[in-house]
Amino acid sequence: MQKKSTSGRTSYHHGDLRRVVLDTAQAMLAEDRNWQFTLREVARRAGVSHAAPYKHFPDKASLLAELAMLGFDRLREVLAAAVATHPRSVRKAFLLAAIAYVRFGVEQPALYRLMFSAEASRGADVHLSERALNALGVLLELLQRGQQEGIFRRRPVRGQAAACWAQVHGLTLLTIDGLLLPEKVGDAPVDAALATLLEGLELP
Amino acid sequence: MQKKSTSGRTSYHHGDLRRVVLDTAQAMLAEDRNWQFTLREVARRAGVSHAAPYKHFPDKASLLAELAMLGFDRLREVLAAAVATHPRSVRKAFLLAAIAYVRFGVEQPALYRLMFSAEASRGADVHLSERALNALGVLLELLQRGQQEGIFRRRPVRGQAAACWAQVHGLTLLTIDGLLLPEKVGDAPVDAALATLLEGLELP
DNA sequence: ACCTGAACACCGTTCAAGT
DNA sequence: ACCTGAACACCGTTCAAGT
Repeated sequence: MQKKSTSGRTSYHHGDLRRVVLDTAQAMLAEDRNWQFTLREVARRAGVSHAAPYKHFPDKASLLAELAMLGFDRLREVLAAAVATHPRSVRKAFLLAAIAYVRFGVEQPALYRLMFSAEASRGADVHLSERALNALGVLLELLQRGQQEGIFRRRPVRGQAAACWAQVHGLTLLTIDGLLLPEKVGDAPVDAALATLLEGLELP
Repeated sequence: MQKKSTSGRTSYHHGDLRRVVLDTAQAMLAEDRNWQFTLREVARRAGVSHAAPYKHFPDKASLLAELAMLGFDRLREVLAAAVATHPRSVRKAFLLAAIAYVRFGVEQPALYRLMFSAEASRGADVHLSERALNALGVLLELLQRGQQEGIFRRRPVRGQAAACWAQVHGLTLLTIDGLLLPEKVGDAPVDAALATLLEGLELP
């Protein structure tokens, strides 16, 4: 996709190392379901010395924070796309967004874990939780629409949003950790849990 | 509470190092909200060489797994105690158990995170998720009772249990990470989220 | 039987020195 | 202006050697 380190003829100032580091890290996060983030390993794969990244990121935590922000941006896109497929029905849009959320995390566990890691928050300026909230804005709008259309209970939206976020966040992590076994029968726990969530939101 | 390392006259075989290591680790987890678990630091504080713990635990992951199991046992006790305070009302018992769950995690974030850490699961024999499920048995019984008493919807209990676990798990972690801001007004998001959960369980 | 000390391979981080 | 190499303090893990 971009300059290969092995063919790094052009200049030993290696184009735009900052971007290369980010791309490399993202690739490694995507490839290995549970890889322990290592600055040196990223540098190695990017084909630079282990000290080079420090010219572009003050420390490891800052890099993690940046990756987390990019992750939240992608999550927002995923949610928005899911909602866009059902512009008519708030109910369907909501359910699809919730499923898309869980799938996002389950498909990229290493990234999802990183997004909520203590180290990433430590490295972040205030903007990290802002991005997280931004990603969840999609769900918030859906809740508001649902209330206006009279299909969701009229409750403070912030509380409902907390319930939704906690539910999908919890489902994502429990699934990643393999703690939500389908057990005997084949009723996916995620679907069942989301159904319960919806029943808590919808008017009887 | 037990033998101090500094006064370790008695025998340089230091009593029961296995227990001392576990106690020391638990104390450190309880004291520092977000401390990065370090075998060497535990050994240091326990007053033994950094190699000594290896005589009692095959590796770091095993120690983490053991601590996680103890954590789940304590969680089960906390939940059971909460339920016991309201033997009459399933609804109240359920709500109090949920609150107790979140409080458990919020009061000991380092321990709670550890209980669900990838490293702890890696170090565990199969029994770890079993203990986790065991802790949740308390909630499961409540759901069954609620269904029998006709106050909860009749749905597959496993699905409802998944919804409950995901909700409290998510709330706990989001609270720990400081992502559930009370914002302006003083309506605690946790209470609101739990109310929504209950409405999803209860019959209209 | 139980613990220590040195050793190894790995990290994150820094800094003089290279181009 | 951007990168490298050696260096430092830290880890997890192992193993011969001590009591």
